[in-house]
Formats: sequence, C-alpha cells, structure tokens
Amino acid sequence: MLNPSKNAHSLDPRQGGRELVFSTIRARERVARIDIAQETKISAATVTSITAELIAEGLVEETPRDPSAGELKRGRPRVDLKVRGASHIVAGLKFSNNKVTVAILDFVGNPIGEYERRMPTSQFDIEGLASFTKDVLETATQSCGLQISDLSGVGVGLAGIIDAPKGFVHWSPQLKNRNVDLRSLLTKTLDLPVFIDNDANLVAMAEQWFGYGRNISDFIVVTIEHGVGMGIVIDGKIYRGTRGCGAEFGHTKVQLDGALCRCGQRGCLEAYLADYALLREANIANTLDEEETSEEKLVALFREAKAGDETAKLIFQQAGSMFAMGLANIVNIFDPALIILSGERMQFEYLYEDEVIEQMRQLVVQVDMPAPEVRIHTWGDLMWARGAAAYAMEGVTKIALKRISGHAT
Amino acid sequence: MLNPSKNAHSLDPRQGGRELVFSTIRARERVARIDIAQETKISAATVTSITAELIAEGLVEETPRDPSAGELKRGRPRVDLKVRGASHIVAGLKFSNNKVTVAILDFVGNPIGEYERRMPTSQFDIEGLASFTKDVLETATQSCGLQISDLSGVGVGLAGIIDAPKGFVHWSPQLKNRNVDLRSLLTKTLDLPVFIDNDANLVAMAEQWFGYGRNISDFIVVTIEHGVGMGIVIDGKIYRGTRGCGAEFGHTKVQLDGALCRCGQRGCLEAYLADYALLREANIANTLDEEETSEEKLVALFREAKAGDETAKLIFQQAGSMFAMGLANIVNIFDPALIILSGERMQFEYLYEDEVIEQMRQLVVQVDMPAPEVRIHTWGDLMWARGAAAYAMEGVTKIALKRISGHAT
DNA sequence: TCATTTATTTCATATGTCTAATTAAATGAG
DNA sequence: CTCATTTAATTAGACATATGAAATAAATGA
Repeated sequence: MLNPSKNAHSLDPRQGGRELVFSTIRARERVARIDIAQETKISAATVTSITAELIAEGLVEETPRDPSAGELKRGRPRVDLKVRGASHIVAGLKFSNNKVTVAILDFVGNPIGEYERRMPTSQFDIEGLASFTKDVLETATQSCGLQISDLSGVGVGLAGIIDAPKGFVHWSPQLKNRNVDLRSLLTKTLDLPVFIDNDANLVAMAEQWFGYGRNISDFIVVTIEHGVGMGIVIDGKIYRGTRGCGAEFGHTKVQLDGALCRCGQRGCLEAYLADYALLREANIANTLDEEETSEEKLVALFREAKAGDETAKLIFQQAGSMFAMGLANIVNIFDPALIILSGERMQFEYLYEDEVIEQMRQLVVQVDMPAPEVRIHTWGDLMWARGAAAYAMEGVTKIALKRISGHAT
Repeated sequence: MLNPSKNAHSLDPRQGGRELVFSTIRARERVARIDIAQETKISAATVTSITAELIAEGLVEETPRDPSAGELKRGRPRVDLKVRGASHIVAGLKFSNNKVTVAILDFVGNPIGEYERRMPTSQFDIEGLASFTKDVLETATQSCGLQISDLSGVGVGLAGIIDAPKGFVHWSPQLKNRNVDLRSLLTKTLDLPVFIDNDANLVAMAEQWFGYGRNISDFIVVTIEHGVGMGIVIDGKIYRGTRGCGAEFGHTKVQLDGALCRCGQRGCLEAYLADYALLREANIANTLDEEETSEEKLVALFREAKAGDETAKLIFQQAGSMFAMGLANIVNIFDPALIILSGERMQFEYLYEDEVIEQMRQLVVQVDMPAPEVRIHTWGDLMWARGAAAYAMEGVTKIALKRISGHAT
C-alpha cells in the first residue's frame, strides 16, 4: 500500500496546528471541520477556532457541501471548507536552455495565466538575469490583467547547484557568475518574496502538488531532458543533501571505465541516456543525415528504431538497460513507494517501455512486498514552472500563517 | 563544514521542549542551563522549569562544574546538568551468525555489562528465540548483579527485513517463521518494552550515539561482513524506506550482467566484495589450500596479497574498484556529510586503502565543495549490541518523558 | 411539533512558553 | 570586610494554544 501522509506539501507541523489544518484543507481540496479534526487528531474545538482565524484572514472560505452520495442524511450537515484562491497569487519561472516559462497560480493552485519567451542569451550575468526576470514577469502578469505587485511571491527554477533554503546559487549553466546570492537580488528587484531551487527539485514539487505525488510521503522523480535529473521526496519534504548537490542521478556510475560523459568522467548514466549520448552512438553507426539539428536527428533515430532498424533499436535497448540498472539501484537504496518518470522527451518510448520497467524489477532486491509503482508523466516546461510557483506558494503560505500568530484573536 | 544538529539521537522535538532539552543534555554530556537555553533557543525560564521536572523525575542531576579554563570567573557560576545514569538501565542484543552478544548500558550510555553466548542453532522458531533470549538476558543481567526486571527496555538486532516501528519481522535468516510480530512476543516473554531493528540500522545508531556520527545529522554507515549492509541517517533519523527494505547497498548493481550473487541476481556489489566473492575468485585462481576454513582462506589470501602476490592483489584491487564505484554512487545520490565504513573485517585493508577512497572521490560529481569525509571504524558485535541498546534507550527515553507530561507539576 | 442525530461552537481550564523582574552566587575594588 | 558588579538561575505575570464538557445549531423522521 502506498503511504499517504497527512502533511503533504512539506508544511512543517511543528509550528502548531495552524499549518496542519491549513495543509489538510489544501490537500483535501474541500473538507468539513469534523473531518479535519479526525484526520489531524486535533480536537474539534481547536479546529473551529483555527478555521475561524483562517476565514477571518481570508485564506479559507466555506462552501456548500457537495451532495456526496452514500452519506448519512441525519443530523446537522457538514460544511465544507476550501482554500480561497483569490487570497494570494504567485508566479513560477522556469529557465531552460532557450526559453523561460512563467506560470501564474492562485492560492488553490489553479492556473490563472502562463507565458513563454525566448531567452536573449544562453548565459546571463546576474544583473541581466534580474532585469530580464522583471521584464518577463511584467509582461506575464499583464497578460492576465495583473501587475507584479499583485503577486505575493515568486518561485524560480534554475539548473545547477543551488542552496535553496538560502536562495544562493553556487553554480548554474545559465549564469556567468558563480556563488551569487540570487534571492537577495531578485527580492530587491521585484520587491517580493522570492524562492529559488534546482529545477529537478521543482519537478518533484510539481508532482507533489499537481501530479502523481499527491499525498505520497516518499517518492522519487526522474527526469530525462538534455541531462538526467532526480528529485527526492522523503517524509513529504524535498531531500537536498548536505552540500545541496545530492540527487545527481545522471552521474551515478553504471559501468566502470564506461562511456565518456560531458562531465569528464566515465560510466555516468547520463553518458548512456542523454540526447548527446544517443546521437554519439548513432553517429558512430552512421545512421544519421549530417544536415539535421540534433533534435531532428534524435527524432529520426527514434523513427528508424520503431521501423525496425536493428542498429537504431540496439542503441535504445542499450540505453534502456542502463536506465533500468540505474533505477533499480535507486529502489535498492531508497525503497520509495513510487517512482515517477517525467519529462518532455518521454516520447522516446524505448526508455519507458514496459520492457525497461520489467528489467528494472528484475534487478531489485526481491522481497515479499510488491516492487514500487512506476508512473510516467509527459510534462513540459510549463509544469516545471508550476512547480516553481508551488514552491513560492509554500513560502507564501508560511508567511501568511505566521502573520496570524502575530495579531492573534 | 560538518552539519551538527541540535536534536541528534532522533528524539522528535515537535513533542515540545522537554525532548529538546533532554537530548541536548545527553548530547553535550554535561551542560549548564544557560547553555541549553542558548543552544535550543528556548528561554532560560523554560529551561529552568523543564530541568526542574527532569531532576524531580530523577532523569537528570546537577553536577559540580568542570573548572574549565578560559572562562570568565565573574558572576554566578554555572551549574552543569547531566543525565543520571542510574535512572534507567537498558540491554541490547545482537544476534549474529553463530553467537549472540549482549550489551547493558546505563541511561547515560555507559557500558555496565556485556555477555556473549554461542547460538544453539542457526535458525530458531519464534518461541525458541523468545525463550533463548530470556535465558541469555537472565545470565547477562546476573553477571553484573542485576535481574531482567531491573531493565527499562531491551533492544534487539536481527539481520533481515524488519519493520522497526512495528517491531514486525518480515523475514530473517535467523528465524524459521516469516511475518512474525516479534515485539509483542518478546514484550510478553520479558515483561519489558522491546525494540527491534535491522542490524545495519543498529550500527548506524551505534555510530550516532557512541561513534563518529555524534552530532552529525546526515551520514551513512556501510558495513562489510558476510554481506554488505548500509544504514542511512537523514536529519538525525534512521531512514528506513517505505517497505522497510531500503538501504540494500550490497545489492545495488555495479555491472550489468556481472558476477553472480548469492541473492540469485547478477552484478550486485556484494558479489564482488563479500567473503564468498573473494574466495570464489581465489578458487578459480587456485591460490588456496583446500583444507582451510573459509575464514582461514581469506586471511591467507590477504597475506599473499600483502606479500606481493599479483593474482591475490588483483582480486582485492578489483573488489576495491567496485567498492569505490558503489560508494561514489551513494555520494552522488545522497550527498552525506560523512561516510563511515564499519565492521570487523576492516582488517582487509585493501578495501579501505586510501587508494580506494581516492578512486571514490574521482567518481563523485565535482563541485566547489569538498567531498564528504570518509572514516573507518573497526567494530565488532559488541558495538552492534550497544547500538541495539541505544535504540532501546531512545524508546525508553520517549516513554519516560511522556510520563512527565501526564502528572504535570 | 419534537425527539434524535450529527456538526459546530462556547467556555472554563490546563499546558507550555515567553518577558520582565527578582534572587543567588560568585569576583574584585575600596 | 563591605559592597558594587557581573552572570546564572528562578519566579511572577501574561499570553497563546489546545482540550473536554456542555451548549447550540441544523438537519431528519416519527
């Protein structure tokens, strides 16, 4: 059985019942007070007083109850509560190779706008990034009748090594500078709370909020794009390691002295799975037309494989085997309830074929219990941006709830 | 820098300041109230009232302050507090292949007795295990002038797949039965609180309490005995996975279609590192005398390698390379602050040679920050038993502190 | 209309924590 | 020896949070 956790969305319950109650309402979408009490083990009396505060603050509202079937019709009817979407609006930005994607969400998590723009350069200096961000955000908000100042927070996703709690970028392929306190800069530029994280973690957060990870306390997200990334959720929280550079799934070694990786080492998983790795193999095999872009080449290669070309097929099969091995190692170490394979290139089905999953299961330590579930998600940059927005939402929620403690009832 | 955590020993601080204060006293061994206040950010007033309770309960006592040098001599002198060792006594049992080891500790964690007995059988049925445990524990306690009823709790370490929170054994090589609620049985037999865990986790706990893991919040312990095990500490807590079968480091794959493992799969790390794997190689190479026990053979093989025999040397080198690769993968995924290599067979230095550690570092994702520290510990079954006792101590501590909340001041 | 049922609220109370003020125990200057 | 000074620990009063028990609210069905 999966392992549902009360406090999904990583709100820290130790700060008291308010977080717990609020996150329960958010997780359940609509829920009556008495159900909150039951689920959180907080007394009904306390639930009443906490929800009263939340309603007074405008964070939560009552809503007529869904006439759900199969329910006892006697006694005073329950009144459902839900998060009031209008109370806060957040934006999330995902910077990828050649474009930036913006998602604007209300406080429930419903999308209220999106926007995309090509990147003017592949590498910014920080001032450039800040002013570009502001400009993009201005356009994005205007496109749905808002201003930047209507937002309560902004989440930003970058590739690279990032100390998320501090909002500090050790290194990012998209930045000229190293070791930058990007959060401080953006907070000043935008005059808003800003939250920054590694983009792989943001996919994990998107899954946690909007995808298959809802109400699952331990799961892992693997993404294959230009590189191979991983996000780890343990006990409802993103696990980040001690130096902020954990979860480098793409650079786990699957072969001693194996294929050369762009990181300079040998035998990395990425060196067998990433686009450049597949193309390298194909080039050696001379199956490709020299005129195409790498994107096109990859599509062509895939088509050949599907059409039955043995060489092309072998290339994907080899990649699939390595992938199965890498995944199995994750399972053997983490024993997660769920593995989510997510990314745009998910169309290269060979990697996600049942066959690969089956290979993976073969390589997992055999116990009485069933192997973890594997689910596949074809998500593009927009979902990553929503993950960034969700990250901002967590931060904004914390701030909003903390404010209540201040001016208590 | 390492990452010291306030709440080592995995006491859950969300249950309030009492746990935090107590675990601080335990972690610091002896500490004045004002230092507790500073470290925990709890006000001095609260520290006073909490410590007063703890003293009244007999869990803590005042002790004249160490005349530590370099300290201001003005003002009212601090009074140190320490855990009162006599308040509770716990025992830990580690069942290994052919013997059981018992450690008896006071509430501070100081050893007050130990005992060892050969196992009458390599596989018990549960009733047999229960009565054997009781018998062993009786002798062990008597040997230091105690009785079983003087204990406040017992920790038990077994190999196998164990749901520690529930005290449920899914499978253990030492038990004939599968899926046994061992805790209930032992609790009834011994009339004491009993805590059961996988033995690899217990080494991790021993390191956390008595070894290199003190005050480190994220670290990993790798043990090489007959098999290869791993214990993971994240955020001060043992990570157990969702099915209780995580951390199967020995069965992570380091080679696709590689060497055959006793688990039936191919390419497991264990199939390159464990005694049987080394001996298998040696047998093929015919370097060994057929008359010896496997223990003796291994020692002989090691001696040959040290003496310069190329074949023997190669065997250890290959094992070392695989080990380095496995370790590097752990680092790439977890990014722990510290890796502890622990076990009795640590004498096979080839595996723990600087060279292997250096190989590992080469395989780790390169970032600005230094690679995690690696430390080596040569520990025998006694330390594992102490880990089991420490686990019991955590449980007993929780019970004792909860009791205070009941009959409040 | 009213007894019954179930959900929610009110109220008195308990707990845990904090700040500010007070007391305790030392040192060192006169 | 006395007393101002310094630092540690305690006490008192205030406040926030949570709870159980009792009261109230809103429905159903006899």
